[in-house]
Amino acid sequence: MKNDNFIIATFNTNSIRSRLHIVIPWLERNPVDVLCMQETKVQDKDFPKEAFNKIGYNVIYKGQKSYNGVAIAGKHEIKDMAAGFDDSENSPEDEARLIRCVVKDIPVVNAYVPQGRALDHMYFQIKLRWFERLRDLFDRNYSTDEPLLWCGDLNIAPDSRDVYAPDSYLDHVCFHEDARKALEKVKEWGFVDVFRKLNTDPDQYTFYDYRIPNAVKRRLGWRIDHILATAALAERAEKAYIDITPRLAQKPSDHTFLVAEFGS
DNA sequence: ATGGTCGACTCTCGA
Repeated sequence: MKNDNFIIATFNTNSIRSRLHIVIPWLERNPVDVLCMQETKVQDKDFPKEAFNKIGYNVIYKGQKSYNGVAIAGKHEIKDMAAGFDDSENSPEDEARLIRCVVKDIPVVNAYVPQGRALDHMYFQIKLRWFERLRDLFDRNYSTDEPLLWCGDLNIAPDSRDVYAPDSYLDHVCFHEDARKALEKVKEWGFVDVFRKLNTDPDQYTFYDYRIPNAVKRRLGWRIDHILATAALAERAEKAYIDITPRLAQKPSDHTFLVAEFGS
């Protein structure tokens, strides 16, 4: 299995229950090995797992009422599920933001990093701390020499190509220098930004604020969702792309899936 | 211009 092809995708659902009409048909058309989801906004007892099982996917999830929530769907057996951090600071909210497992012998870490709210807000410090704790988690549990995928809504645009108006967002919690440095320090552990390795053009975004009219058409977005891999795996990356599923008639919002494909 | 619109759930919060 180790040298098999592997396709992974990540999608911020903004409520899995209200996005089933998007996610399930997308998976049927795009039978990825693994789909990481964030902002499922549902308690575990109400997670719609049958909808995934019905189309041949296993799914693991950890959520809470109203906010946050993460899940991983996989076409194969899902092993070694764990939620939250393995540190003394771990909280129920952390568990609804971080879930990991192993699929086809490849460890997958799915994160919904706290957005941070404002530079002077306590939550921004929590966000910066989150990246330190992630690095510790990688140190303790994984090897830089082995395949590993770190995916999710990391709420950071890594550089000026990754936000539509960088100069006006220098003090934004998703683009401030301290935030970008926090992500960079985790990358230095041993990650390659798989999308950026294969696509150098600017204006390729994974998030469009639906409060901005026609944001997709006007290219007013952010690249804050990511798929990162250790070098051993990144070398096998053949293709990475952002699939924008346009809003359906009568249904709000556009939906962006970030996909990466690895060869043998 | 400092807005806008979603989604969950009590009505206001978070993004």
